[in-house]
Amino acid sequence: MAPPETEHEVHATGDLVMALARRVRRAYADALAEWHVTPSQSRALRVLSAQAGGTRPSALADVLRIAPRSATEVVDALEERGWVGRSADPTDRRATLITLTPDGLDLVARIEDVRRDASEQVLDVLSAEQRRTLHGILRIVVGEDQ
Amino acid sequence: MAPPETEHEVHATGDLVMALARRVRRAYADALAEWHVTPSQSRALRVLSAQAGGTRPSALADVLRIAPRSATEVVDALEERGWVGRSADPTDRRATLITLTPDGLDLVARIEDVRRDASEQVLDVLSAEQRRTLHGILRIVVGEDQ
DNA sequence: GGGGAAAGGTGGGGTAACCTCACTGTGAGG
DNA sequence: CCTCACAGTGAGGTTACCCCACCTTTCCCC
Repeated sequence: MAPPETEHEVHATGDLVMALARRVRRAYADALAEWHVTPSQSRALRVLSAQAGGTRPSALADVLRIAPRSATEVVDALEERGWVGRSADPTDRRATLITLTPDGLDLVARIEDVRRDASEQVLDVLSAEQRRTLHGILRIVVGEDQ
Repeated sequence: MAPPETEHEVHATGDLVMALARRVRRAYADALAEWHVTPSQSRALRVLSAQAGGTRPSALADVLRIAPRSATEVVDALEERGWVGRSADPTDRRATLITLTPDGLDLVARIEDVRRDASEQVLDVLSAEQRRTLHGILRIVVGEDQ
């Protein structure tokens, strides 16, 4: 069913995905650098804003797929900038809850704009239909987790 | 022409690209770890194998989009493993030419296999036609450079 | 209800892969 | 021949991770 060149095609597709991701990442990073937000910080902020009402460092680590110890560092940095705060979890005194400050919420909104612009800039060589197709196929590939 | 939700779609597409790339990268890295080759080293080896007959560190840096100083380090690591060698450029005594050793060539071949397998593993939820479509669209987006 | 075992967070210390800056040796144009 | 640019690299810094050890709190089981 698959033509003989399929293997070569698959290989190159992986490369293309990487190349595109590199480009998107570069566009994000350039835009975020204006606010002195590192990519790692912006990822954490997005996760925190997606979860209503306090996130534990371990949960953050889980979503970001980093070690809990690394989550501590990211939160430290965000706290130092005044974008998040730590408070005790009332239901478990071992745990800490991270919440976005008003400044943090503000920043998240601006970051979302930047991200949207960056994506658009990279993808705007495509027609609306091609974008929809790409989106659909990517959803299938990425689909299974969360 | 574009529906109102287009902006949201574009945004999410950027995320999907990143998610997919992360997955492909993870699959590569896991596979390469077996041979104790880091992703950065494998990228360099690929570039070196693509250029016939000796590559300058500065040219390598250019293709990898890293600083020349960083190329030195990558080459150091590859040389230490016996995968590449340095020789003087006969046409310019300032310059150095990096060439793959037989061991290096061997490794590159095995890495290519690993990469192909990793891509396939990630993309094999798609039908042959979907893969072709994805490949085509990605080529359009990535298209212009090199 | 007391005594581990396990879980939550973090200090200490380490690494990979980048970076900039400064330096040396070489080439090339006026 | 003199300056200026370029090739490569030593020194030292940064970012974003890691693991191990540690302390506190909670859970579970007998």
